[in-house]
Amino acid sequence: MTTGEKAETRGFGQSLANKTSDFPGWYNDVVMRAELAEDAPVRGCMTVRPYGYAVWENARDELDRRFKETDVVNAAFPLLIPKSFLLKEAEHVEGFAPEVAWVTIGGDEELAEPLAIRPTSEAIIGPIYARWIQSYRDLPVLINQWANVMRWEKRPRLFLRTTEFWWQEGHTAHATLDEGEERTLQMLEVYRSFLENELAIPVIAGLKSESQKFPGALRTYTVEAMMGDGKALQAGTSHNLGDHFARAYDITFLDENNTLQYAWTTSWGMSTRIVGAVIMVHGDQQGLILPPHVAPYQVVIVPIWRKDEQKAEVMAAVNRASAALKAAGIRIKVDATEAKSPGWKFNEWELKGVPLRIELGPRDVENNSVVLARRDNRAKASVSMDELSQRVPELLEEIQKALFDRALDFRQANTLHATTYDALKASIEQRQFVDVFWCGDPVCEERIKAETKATNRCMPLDQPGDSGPCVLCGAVSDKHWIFARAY
RNA sequence: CGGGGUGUAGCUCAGCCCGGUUAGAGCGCAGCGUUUGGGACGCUGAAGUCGAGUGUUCGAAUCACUCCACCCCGACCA
Repeated sequence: MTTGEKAETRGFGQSLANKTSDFPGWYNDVVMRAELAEDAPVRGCMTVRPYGYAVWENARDELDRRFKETDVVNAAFPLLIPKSFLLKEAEHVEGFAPEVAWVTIGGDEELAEPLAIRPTSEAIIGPIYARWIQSYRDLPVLINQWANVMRWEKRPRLFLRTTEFWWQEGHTAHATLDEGEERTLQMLEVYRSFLENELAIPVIAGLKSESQKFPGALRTYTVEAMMGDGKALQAGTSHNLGDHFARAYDITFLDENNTLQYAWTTSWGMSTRIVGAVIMVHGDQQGLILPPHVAPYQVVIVPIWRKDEQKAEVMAAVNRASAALKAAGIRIKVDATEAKSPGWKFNEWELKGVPLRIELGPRDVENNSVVLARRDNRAKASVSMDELSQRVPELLEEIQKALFDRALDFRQANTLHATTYDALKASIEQRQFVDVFWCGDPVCEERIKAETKATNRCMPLDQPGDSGPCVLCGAVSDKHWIFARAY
């Protein structure tokens, strides 16, 4: 795409943006209505209610499976980190100090040393690894933790930036820098594959600039996604920590030559933020659209009848359909309550994003069939009861793929290569991703941010290999970078 | 921490500018009846210390002052 025009924004991002010019407003509204979030302030601890958490749980199981395929094991580390531990890595403490919550009283006595509620666990895992690792034979250490962490952000946003959030954080230690780099990229690829295949969210894998990297890291890699309004969201990060944390926490080992060396560490994390990403990438004016792979319910069955004598035969058919689909491994919900009309249920389950709905009434019983209604394109089709357990899994995969393709088309239609600063500014105003040559000078980066509110998202790993003048200062660069407004 | 805004029924809000009987609507909730293939309808009913305090006044949801809470926008950030 080479013009400054913005392709049509999909879904409720656009319609409500027109009303309020305020993306988070509609986002909150939809989330609330879908009962994904607590009515209480996001500051509170219960930031994820059962339905939203169920999406996270399905995602978590799949991610955990992928971690284990790369020989990572799970462990659990302390919630509270002594202040002195946190102070050991200068950049790290500087980066996190403003957002740490502190425990200063235990029982009814003031603590001699304040304890930080972990904002991330490098500072507690470092000292522990220092004790565990003595020899090159102890390496690599490949550990992941599923945990909640707390960051006292100045401005919380539902799912995207809650004070308390759930995530996984992997922490590895290696004998060489190269091995650490390899692991860092390996986990980035796990994230990319997971996001694209399970959440149907296309991402750009890339390297963060110096100003955007994790505090204390040597290098930070990221997977960046485009939301339904064109803004960017960092969906996961993988950090090569070099030997910075090993030096800060004395993580040393004796190598084959009996020489004392610092270990090389990495860390990588993905959080409940991805639930927000799913909502904002796929949602439309009817509410959520959940990718079948992580939807808490993949199929909802709505029985329909008028007279009592119809009820028995309809419910018998519903039970047969339900049993067949359960046997096929489908996550299914039968909404047989009589308090609400079928029309009400249609709307309700669409709001909650169930990918596929089965309508089953007297007409269908007569034809030995059911009506399948897709959430993504709202198409309805009648399918024979006999083909149901074969057709539904196929259809779910079709929906999964359609969601990914739609999101990818949208991102590509809203990504512009800009060769002039004016073109960059215009495109940012249109809420697009802008691909530019950037010289690498933080001064240029900072000026772009100050003047356009766009941040440097990443240098995509996939580079065309050409070169050109820096979009701002004109110095020749052979690196493409993505700039965009971001959450 | 700066800038804006809002607090009235379970929810969303009207009423306030210009003070005046028992403070309203829609949704939701309860009961009865008719309904049910895209958020059904009728009738009846329950439900509010008008965010808190102080003041002005014969009289305050309405005016003044103080406080509290929440929301939005910025800076910071997964």
